[in-house]
Order: sequence, then structure tokens, then C-alpha cells
Amino acid sequence: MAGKTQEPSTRRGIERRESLLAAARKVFERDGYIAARITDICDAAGVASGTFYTYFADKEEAFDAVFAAAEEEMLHPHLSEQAAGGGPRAKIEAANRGYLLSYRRNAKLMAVINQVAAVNDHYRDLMRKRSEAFARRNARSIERLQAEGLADPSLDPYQASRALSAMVSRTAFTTYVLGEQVPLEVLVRTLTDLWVNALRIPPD
Amino acid sequence: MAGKTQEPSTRRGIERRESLLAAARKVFERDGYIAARITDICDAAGVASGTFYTYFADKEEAFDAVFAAAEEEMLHPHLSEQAAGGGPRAKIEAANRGYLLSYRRNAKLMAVINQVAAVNDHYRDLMRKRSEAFARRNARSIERLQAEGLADPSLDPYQASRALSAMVSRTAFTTYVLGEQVPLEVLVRTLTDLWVNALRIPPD
Amino acid sequence: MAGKTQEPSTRRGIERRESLLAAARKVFERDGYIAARITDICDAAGVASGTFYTYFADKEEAFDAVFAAAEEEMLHPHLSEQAAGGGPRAKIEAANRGYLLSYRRNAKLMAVINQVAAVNDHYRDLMRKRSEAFARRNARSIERLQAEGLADPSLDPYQASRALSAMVSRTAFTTYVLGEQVPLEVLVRTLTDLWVNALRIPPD
Amino acid sequence: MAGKTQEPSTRRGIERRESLLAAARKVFERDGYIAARITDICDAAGVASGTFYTYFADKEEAFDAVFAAAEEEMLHPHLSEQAAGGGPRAKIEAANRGYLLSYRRNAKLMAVINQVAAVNDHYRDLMRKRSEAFARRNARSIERLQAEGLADPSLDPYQASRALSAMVSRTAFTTYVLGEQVPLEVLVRTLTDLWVNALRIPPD
DNA sequence: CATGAATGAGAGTTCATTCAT
DNA sequence: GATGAATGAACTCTCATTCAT
Repeated sequence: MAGKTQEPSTRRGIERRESLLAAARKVFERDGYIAARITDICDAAGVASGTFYTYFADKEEAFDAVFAAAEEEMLHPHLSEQAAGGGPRAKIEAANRGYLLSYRRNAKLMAVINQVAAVNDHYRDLMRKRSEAFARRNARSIERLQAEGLADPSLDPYQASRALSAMVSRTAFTTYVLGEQVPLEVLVRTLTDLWVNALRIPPD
Repeated sequence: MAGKTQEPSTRRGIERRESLLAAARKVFERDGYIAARITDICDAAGVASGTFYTYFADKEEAFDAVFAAAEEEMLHPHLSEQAAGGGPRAKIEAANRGYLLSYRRNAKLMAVINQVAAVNDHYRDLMRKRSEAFARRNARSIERLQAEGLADPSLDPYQASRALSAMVSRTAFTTYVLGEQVPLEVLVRTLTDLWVNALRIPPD
Repeated sequence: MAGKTQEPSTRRGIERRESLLAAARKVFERDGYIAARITDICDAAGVASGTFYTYFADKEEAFDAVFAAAEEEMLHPHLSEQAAGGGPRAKIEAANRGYLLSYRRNAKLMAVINQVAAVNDHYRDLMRKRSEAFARRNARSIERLQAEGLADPSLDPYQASRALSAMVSRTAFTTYVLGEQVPLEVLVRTLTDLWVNALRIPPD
Repeated sequence: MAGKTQEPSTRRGIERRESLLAAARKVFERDGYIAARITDICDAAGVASGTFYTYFADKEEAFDAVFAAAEEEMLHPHLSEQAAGGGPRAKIEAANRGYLLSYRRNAKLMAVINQVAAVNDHYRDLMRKRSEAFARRNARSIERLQAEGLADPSLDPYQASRALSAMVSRTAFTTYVLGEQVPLEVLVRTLTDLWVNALRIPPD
């Protein structure tokens, strides 16, 4: 995913790449993908403009690298957020809280990815695949609940999952990107209540 | 919302503005807000580039005009989609179907608005206000149902409304912008089922 | 050969294109193809740098246009230089004089074309084709002389023509590009003598 | 001609210089003087880019060194090509064959020198001097033939020499640089025939 | 009013050359 | 000496906007 620019070999090179990456993320978050200027990234990293091209072929490659780093961080939850022993509701609640925390940490970048996906086919596809993967994962857990007689059997598990996943991600978006102020725990409570009700899961 | 440029008075002027507006929408949808070039809009409208400035002060004003026209079309549902006589479920179903139809008609433009909102404060605010207004309207109907004993009284009506509205709009986005293929009626069915369940509304 | 940039429609546009073309030729002749800067061409024409791109897509297209104009001028001899009524020697002499005059008028440009041909495949091919066409034309007149018993029949007409054409063109190059000072009539005399002798043409 | 950079003293230094020289020749031949990048030369030689400057002050000095090496090779014919005992025709034939062989071995470099001479005064002068020296040498042998009554006394020896030398060198150029396919012996035969005829040298 | 050529600030990118390690 | 990252001047090309015709 890194492209044709070769990896730096020296310690100094590795550090420079790191600082350019951090600067790029900062500038992308502040200005969006298209308005972000290579110059500003270099200024933010404190390097000359030519240095950028030692590490990245162009803006897109830099964005790829920023995105890859963020994705890794998002998939690798910082805290172990799984509610190991609880019932279905506790698990759903933990998942929702984990998602919201992660989204809040990366909110500005998520906004930019949304922007890029609206224009760039590559990122549009990426976004769709991520949505689908997320929905499929949740669909499996809905199926399990239905099999155990703990969820409404008349629902299509994948479609229900898509819609409920959409509910969570869009709520995160309006809160952390558009900036409607709502406390985290209120969101967790509401989303979990609705999710549980929607599937007709009996109380834990 | 139309801007500082004065309205055209002659019939020819009105037609010119119309054709520029249509061309602008086409180009914005195809290329996104930032990549859209005034030149291309003029080419698409079949006028010289200078003519653009007779009708719009700049690109932003043109986008405002496109957006205003689309919004009017979206708020003014083409078909009377209200289920006048039905029970709560029938009303919710009609609202969902109406929203999805309208979103589908304007999907590409919605994608662009998403893009613009990610960068432009004016449009970010606009989007948030629209979200809020939409959620507030639905919140009132939830309150009404609670008052009639037809919905779970333990839910915060506004927060529930926000989340359920998010579910519908994000589902529309993944379907019509990201392009996951799902039949309209499957969406209507799923969204309505979940919405009704989530509020614990008894069957009609 | 002009490329994708459309022809100017107004009188003013035509004049601008003309002046840019003249400026481009001047700069190409002075600095060579690769060192020539768009900026300098624009300065020489007295226009802003953006104006260049109204008429040419890039430097190569401008060079194509300069070259095409020069070629037309070279193929269309200014003076009618054909010795209508003379014998073979008179004809050869007239042809040599015509070629040298034309080369002298366009010497600097010929130097640049030589330079470009050394790097650019398109122009290398063009140059080869021009050499071949020139040689073939002369080959036909040698064949005619052989048929009339006026030239050494043991020579291969095309090979002889290639070599004699090379003699003339390279002599023109060393004189007018490299700058060895030799009077025109001395060159005409020498080249004609050698050409006539080489083919063993009897005196007129 | 080697430049200001001092000669390497160690064995390793000498090898390094050698490999850079070979790499430089390769890159100059492939890309031409101006497009040749120091980076590519270093890559081809397998050294870091800074190392180049240990051996050469800049690109021009490297080209000088490549050129000097090639010139030595060209003046020092690999095979003894002199026809010691033959008559005038045999000598001319041997000289032509030797020239063509040498040109063929160094064709790509000759193309680059042509390119450089078109722009760089230093190389333009060098080229003119080489042409002149070559022509002068041949002029002396023409004078000798005239003195012995073996060549047309009405020709100016220097002018005739210039033209005939031009014939040979330009024929070599169109064949080995522009790439018109003609067998070596056909060229030798034709050039020798024409040269001999042109001077009216009697058959051996 | 319409036209379309002209403008010029500003962005991206290249690469010879330097220099700390 | 060798390395390879850093530099930054220099250049090309874009396009919103203006304005003479």
C-alpha cells in the first residue's frame, strides 16, 4: 500500500517519515484532502518541500499512509473493550461504546475520508467494503441470537445489521463530525436500548 | 439564498440562468464541488465562460442555487406519500419510503453535499441544522406516541429520534451513494420493522 | 499536427498565436529545445504565462507548430530556383544553390531540430523520413541520367543519391550551424563539381 | 580535459571512477546529455549519489571524461586499417571502412555529441575543430594526388575535402544514428566510388 | 448582455548539489 | 571516502476571474 517510494534505511529517515506522516494527518484533518497543500505539510513537519518527495510520490500516497496508520489504530482497540462475561445487552453496549470512543478519537480523519470517498473511486470502494464487512460481522451475531431464540426471527439478519450499523456510525458522525454535543453515555444508552428493542432481545 | 447577483428580468435571461443551473448540477454531481470547473459548467450550458458571472458571483453561489433548488424538490414530495388514515406503523412506513425515494432521486447531489460539508463551515452548519430539524420533527411524533401509551416511555424522545433518523439516512447513503444494491421495498420493510420494534410500538 | 488546442476564432486570437509562434522560434533557436523556457517565450511575445496555454498544450506542441511553419517555408522555395532550360549540371547547380539558401535562412532552427532528433523518437523518425524522401527524389534523377547514358551506370542510384545528399546537407550544417565561414558561391561551385564528377556526367 | 577533481590514488578509487564513467556513458547514450540524471548514473554504477562528486565536479565534467575516453578509442583504431601497400583507391577505401567501423561502435555517443554541440558553445567549437582537422588531413592527401597528376587539378583541395568528409560523416550519421539499414560493404563501396570519381582519380 | 482571450497567483514536482553521519 | 537524506531554486501548468470588443 506504500507505493513505489522506497522505505528509508537510516534511523533519521524513519523519524522523518514519521514526522511527515503526523504533519500530513494534521493538515488533512484541518483542510480536507483536496485543499491540503504539500507546502503546508512540509511546513508543519519543519522540512523543505523537496523532502516530502523522498517519502511519498504524491499527495494520494501520503493520504494512503495516513489512512493505513489510522485504520490499524481503529481496528486494534486501545483498551480491551469486550464485555467478556455479560449477556447480549452487555456485549452490544460494550461494542457501541468501543465504536464511539474510537470514532471520537479519529473524528476529524473520518470526516476527511468521507470527503475523499465522495470523489475518489478507490476510497469509495474502500469505504463500501468496510461498511459491508462491519455489517456482516454484526449479521453473524444477530443470526446467533436468532438461533438461540433471543432475537426476532422474522428479521433478515444482514439487512437488520446494515441498518443498525448505519444507525451507530451515522450517530457518531453527527455527534463528532458535525458537532452536536451529546454526552458519550447518553449515546451509548440510547443506541443500546434501540438496538436491543429493535431485535426484540429480552432483558439480560 | 440566491446571492447578490440580481435576478434576470428578460425571458432569455431566465432561460440562461436555468440552463446554467442544470449544467452546474450535472458538473457538480460528476466532479464534486472542488474539482468542478467553471469552464466545464459553461461548456455544458453552451455559453461563454464570462457569461457565468452575469448570473452567479462565484462557484459557491452557483452551488447554493443548485442546492436550494434540490432542497425545494426534496421537501415538496412529488407524490403525496402520507398515509392519511393508517396506524403508526403505516405512517412510519410511508415516511421511510418517501425519504428513500427522494434520496434516490438526488443521490449524487447528496454525495456532493456530504463532501462540501466536510470542508465548508457554512455547509457543515446547514447539514447539522437539517439533521436536527429532521430529528426534532420525528421526536415530536415519538412523544405523541408515548403520550398515547403506544411507545416505550423510558426512551428519551429526542435522542431516540436522532438515532433512528441516522439509521434511515445512513442506510440511504450506503445504498444510493456507495452503491450497495438492495431493493427499495426490502429497505422500507427492514427500516420500518426496526423502527417500530425499537420504540416498542404495538402492531397496527 | 496542431493538437487538441482549438484554433482561435477572433482576429486578435490569430494575431496572438502568430506572435507566440515567432517568439517560440526565437527562443528555441537561441536556447535549444530543452533549455527553452515557456516563461521566456511568453516574455518575448509580451504576454502572461497563462496565455501560452490558450494556444499550445505544451512545449512540444509549440515546437511542432514552429517546425511545421518552417518546413512549409523550406519546401516552398521563395524564389523560383529551377534552371528550366539548362543541362544536367545547370540543374544540379540550381538545386544545390536553392538548398544552401534555404538552409542558411533556417540554420539555427535546423540546429535545434538536430538536437531534438537526438532525444525524441518522433523527431528522429521525421528526420529520417525527410532524409529518405530527399534521397529518393535525387535517386530518380540519377536513374534518368543513367538511362540517357549521361551518368556512370555502375553506381547504385539510391546509394549514390544518399551519399551525395548527405554531402550537401552536412556541408550546409558545418557552414551555417557550426559556423565555418565559406562564401555561398564557393560552396555551390565545389558541391556541383564534385556531384557532377562523382556521377561521371559529361560537361554540359 | 579530466577536470579539477583530482585523480584517485587508490586502486579502489580508480575502479570507482571507471565504473562511474561506464555508467555515465550508458546513461548519456540512453537519455541524452540534458535529460541524463546524476542519480541514474549513480544507480547504474551502484554507488550513492554523493559519491559522484568525489570524482567529478558536475555533469559537464563527467561528459568531458566520457567524451575524452571515446575520442581516444576512435583515434586509436582497434584494427590496423591502413592499406599500406595499395594505390590511392585502396587507401581511400581503407580510410572509409575504418571511419564507418569506428562510427558504428560509437554511434549512440556521436548522437549525443551532436545534441550537445547544438547548445553548448564549448562542444560546438570542439566539433568544428574536429571537422576542420579531419578535412585538413584529407586536403593534404588530395594536394598530393593533384601534384602527382592523379586528381583533378581544378578543384580547391580544402573545399573538396570538406565536402567529401561531410559526405562520409553524414552518411555514417543517417545510417548508424537515424538507423537506415544499409550493409557496411555497400556503404564502403559507394563512398569510395564517389570519392574516387569526384576527384577524377584514375583506377588503381 | 455575450463573448472568449488574457491574466497571474499559486500549486505540484524535479533534481543538482551539499553535508552530517 | 562513502552514504543517502535534505535542500530549495526553478519550472510547468491550472483555472477563477476580468474586461475590451
